[in-house]
Amino acid sequence: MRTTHVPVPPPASDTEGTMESHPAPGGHSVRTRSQHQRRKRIVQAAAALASRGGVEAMQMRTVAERAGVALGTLYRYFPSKMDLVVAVVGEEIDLLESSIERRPPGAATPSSRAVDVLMRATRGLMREPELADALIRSLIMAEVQTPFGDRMTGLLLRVSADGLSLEEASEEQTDLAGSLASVWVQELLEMLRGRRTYDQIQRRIETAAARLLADI
Amino acid sequence: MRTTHVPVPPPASDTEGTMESHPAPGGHSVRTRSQHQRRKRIVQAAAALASRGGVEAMQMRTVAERAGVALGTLYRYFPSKMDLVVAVVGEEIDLLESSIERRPPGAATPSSRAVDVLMRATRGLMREPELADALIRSLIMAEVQTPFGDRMTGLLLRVSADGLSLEEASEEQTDLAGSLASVWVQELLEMLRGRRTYDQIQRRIETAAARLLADI
DNA sequence: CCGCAAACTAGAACAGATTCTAAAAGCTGT
DNA sequence: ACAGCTTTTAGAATCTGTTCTAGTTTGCGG
Repeated sequence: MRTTHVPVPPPASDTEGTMESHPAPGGHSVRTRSQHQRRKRIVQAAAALASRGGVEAMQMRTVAERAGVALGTLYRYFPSKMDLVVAVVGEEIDLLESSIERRPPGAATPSSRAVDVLMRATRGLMREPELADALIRSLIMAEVQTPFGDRMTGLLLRVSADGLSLEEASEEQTDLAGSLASVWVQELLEMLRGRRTYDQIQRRIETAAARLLADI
Repeated sequence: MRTTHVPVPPPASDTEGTMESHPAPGGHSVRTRSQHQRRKRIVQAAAALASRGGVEAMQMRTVAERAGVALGTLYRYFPSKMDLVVAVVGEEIDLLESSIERRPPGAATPSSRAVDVLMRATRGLMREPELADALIRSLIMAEVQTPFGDRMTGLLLRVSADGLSLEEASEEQTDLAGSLASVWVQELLEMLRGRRTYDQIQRRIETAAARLLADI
């Protein structure tokens, strides 16, 4: 076994449990500033590499080198490559969320607001196809629980069901938003495989959203 | 680069293009009988190993050994581990299809017939969690186009829209069936991650199917 | 300033997928 | 039976994720 919940006491790894990403004022062993910086350097190096040649280019040795840390240290911060990818994705989602906040979808119906958000995310990802490919795939594969789906679902609920959060929503509402997120993820995958165009995705998402979020 | 459309002329690999799996009377360079048998032995060995310890246990060296072929030969038939997994999955879907044929879903509404099929598939996969895990994940990751989603979509159309095939269905019908298949795949993944129970999946699939296939 | 535990580093070691090579085996047409 | 071709084979070699080791550096309580 490998990627298993090891009880290591090292630098507080965010992106776990029920999420949280930023410098997050957790409550536990908040390490030194230099550690935060090291972590940041690592994630940046990883993202930079991934945005070039995808996951393949994001080799652990290379990341460590570019980030100026030893391989062992890299593994101390991120027990597996997947964990690193998850962290990179976290940043991307942060970006999307703040973008939504800055310019919230203004459409009239819940479903069109949801479509708006999803297509905005799609365009964002399309801008760096290599990175997108790397991230999406890796996340789907992740053994560990990734906040990806949940964050996306929460985002959808928020924009479609008038500011509802994941906790306040009814089970059915969560199910429906989650389903739409699923459809989106799969469409994204198909696009990365070269089997969908942007327009096709939009059509499918619109169709699905119209039905799933009809009376949400 | 690696898993790239290499122009190798070796044994006709099925599970490509628009699908086909069985001994299939394609039309191209059908190699000798011994090659079919070799191929079959490989896939069997792979499936056997995967149903034990998942993809991890399905190591290329081991597969080659058990199938009684050289490693090089294995790679000649299946250019990458993923391709091998795709082949194994093909067999599983065949099983599901013939099961459906033997005992077609009898429910009254299109959506409940679809739910019936999906949950039957779910149970089938749950029986061999290791294999299921290996297969689903690998398929999603596959660089190559896998017939998985399409076959599932076709199956759904067939049982829900009164025997419609992928070709005859309207674009919207295909979109809707495809979306339901997407939701199912994601739920399956969540289950494999230990985040869904059978009942939860059933509820979500029912909810999604009811809306997506309402008037199909 | 001292000493200790945790964090870090350089680099070797290991594991499994994939590739490469040289030689043996299998077929095909003559 | 033979030459010329492709397929197989055994095994070494390569590549990248991950682990391990030994030694160095850093942060901190005294």
